[in-house]
Amino acid sequence: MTEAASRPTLEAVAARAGVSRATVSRVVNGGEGVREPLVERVRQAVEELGYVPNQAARSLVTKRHDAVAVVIAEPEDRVFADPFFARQLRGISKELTAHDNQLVLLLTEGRDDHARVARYLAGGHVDGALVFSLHLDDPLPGLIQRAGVPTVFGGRPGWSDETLRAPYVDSDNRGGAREAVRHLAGLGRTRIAHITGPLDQTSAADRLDGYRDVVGDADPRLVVESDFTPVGGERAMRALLDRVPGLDAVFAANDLTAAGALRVLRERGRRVPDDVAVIGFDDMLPLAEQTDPPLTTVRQDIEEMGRLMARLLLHRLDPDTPATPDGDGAETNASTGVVLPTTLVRRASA
Amino acid sequence: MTEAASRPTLEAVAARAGVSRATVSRVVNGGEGVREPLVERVRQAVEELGYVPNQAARSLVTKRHDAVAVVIAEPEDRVFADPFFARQLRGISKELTAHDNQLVLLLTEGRDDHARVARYLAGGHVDGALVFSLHLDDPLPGLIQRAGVPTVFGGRPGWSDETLRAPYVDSDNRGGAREAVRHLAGLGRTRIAHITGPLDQTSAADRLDGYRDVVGDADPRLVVESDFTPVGGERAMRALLDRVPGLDAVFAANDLTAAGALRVLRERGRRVPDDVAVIGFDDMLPLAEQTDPPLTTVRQDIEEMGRLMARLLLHRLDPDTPATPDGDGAETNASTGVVLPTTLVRRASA
DNA sequence: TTGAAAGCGCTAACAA
DNA sequence: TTGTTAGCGCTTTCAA
Repeated sequence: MTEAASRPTLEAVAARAGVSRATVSRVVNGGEGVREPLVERVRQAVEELGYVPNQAARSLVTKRHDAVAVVIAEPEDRVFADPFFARQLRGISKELTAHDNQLVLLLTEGRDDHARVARYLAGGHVDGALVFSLHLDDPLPGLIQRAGVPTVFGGRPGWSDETLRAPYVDSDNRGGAREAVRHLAGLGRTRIAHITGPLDQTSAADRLDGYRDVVGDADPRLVVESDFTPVGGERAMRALLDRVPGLDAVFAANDLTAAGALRVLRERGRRVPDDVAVIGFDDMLPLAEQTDPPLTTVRQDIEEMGRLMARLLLHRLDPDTPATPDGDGAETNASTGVVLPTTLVRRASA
Repeated sequence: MTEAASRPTLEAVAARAGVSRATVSRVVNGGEGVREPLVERVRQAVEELGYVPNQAARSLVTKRHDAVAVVIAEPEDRVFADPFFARQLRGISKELTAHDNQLVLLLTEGRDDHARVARYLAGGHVDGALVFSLHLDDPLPGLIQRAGVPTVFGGRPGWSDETLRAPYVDSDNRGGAREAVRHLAGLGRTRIAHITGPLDQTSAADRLDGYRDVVGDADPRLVVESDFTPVGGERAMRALLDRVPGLDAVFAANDLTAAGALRVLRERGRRVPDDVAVIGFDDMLPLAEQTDPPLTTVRQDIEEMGRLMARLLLHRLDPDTPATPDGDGAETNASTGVVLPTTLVRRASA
């Protein structure tokens, strides 16, 4: 129904080359310990027959799949409004491809899918998993750990449970936030507000911590919790302006939020950056370049995060694979987490 | 190295339930023709042992993988600047999941990867493929067809070669463009310009055709080829304004381009929509809502496209699966193409 | 260095 | 309705 003419087997290649199946197998898998003339003959036969190994048969005996699952939990609209995952996927894909691994994508829509994913992973279909989970209370990571599949997480996991210590890759959310707020302070701003993301996400919580690292225990009215959306940003900005009319800077937890804030500031007649300086986070393009004025923001190297996650996982699966690239500035501790540096991108808003 | 304690096999379950492997197999695969008490006993054993079938062993004999490859050719930055693929993937994933199929993601970076993808598909690792290819001259689709894997394309394939007739899913680019331009004409605009996309992509070519369907052979200076980017849109808009200062409407081939055009219009002191009405294509959010003024545009149901692609493919793989949903307005001809309707979303720019 | 042979865990005739 | 058995295509001891 699905496969037309059956493909040639090892047997066929062996017959054609006049050798045993074992010899063909050796050649196909690297040719160690086979004399040159034979290698050549086998290669030729493989070529002529267009032989491609049957992965199922191979997996059956090796118990290896050369496949890795990428689990993206709850891809709400918010998630897809931003090319974040696409970029990570690209990084992951590049690294996996370079090491001949396949990428099995598992998207979950709410809790119903969790059992399905857990079962799949427990089923030993893949050698490992790369997991993105956004919320603190997400049960999926726990399920996955229990499934016993080697896993690397994307983003610092939020659980407090020490037994669930797991390797992860994240950007330096706290450091990036710190740099942004310091920049604002360096501009002479003294009443710096912060619009947070949903604080049940570690990225949002870490950015808030970075903000606090710099401003200390500033006026609590300068911090408003929001939700990473433009509309949320507008609402938060209005609240801030009502509470602290004299504020002179805003650090928004992401660019979408910053865009909303910018609109409200314009609507209220504040000039940016003259009256109020604004900094976002993500360097989400094209948005960040196209706000009015163009947004100063904290850039994270999303693709590299993906690449690194894959690299870490492959290293766990096969220690011959190098765990990290040669000195790219990442703070590395492969058994727990790897934190990638961020950079402040200066445009016109601050 | 990757799997710790070996998982229970059919054999083990059979022993525990006191039946033969065949019986367990039957129960696991639906339980047809097995008497109730036995079914129950087997279920129990499966439960107690935590048995999960070994997919490799199963594939080896069934020649089925219950897996579908999704091939995304050349994901340039442009592609990831927009949540298009993420949305399609979600639609595909939902449909595949509903039919217990896995999604193997194959991203290609340039030509080097084509051979790799072709080999993978030819290798019979998956039952079918869903392929996105953007450019007319892309050799990948040809390679894939030759690999003999059942395939459904995303977007109307651009090749003229009739032998490569293949099923595809696309939005009604031409019809959507027609509706947009008609809307502009209905507003009383008489000098309607069009900023095209890269014309080696069928979506761009089709939108241009739709424009021509309405304006006929209007002043050729009103059409400028661009590249789907904001910067390209700016450049195109400047050229248009220089050539035809009196134009009173612009239909941009996508929202990114429209955003660029909007900026140039503002910079040149034209009021939108009073002096010049502008319509985009895609309804890319949040961009389309956040331009100034918010963009009137043509929306396509991206997620549904993905879902439909998967449905079509699954139907080819197993005719029991319904090919199309019950009357959702799609123009259906499953052996060639399915074209999904678009809708005009009115905001403030036209 | 090469080959023979024993499975990997499962499904699908076929027989009982 | 249930069990027996013969492979699916490959890797991997073990002997030669």
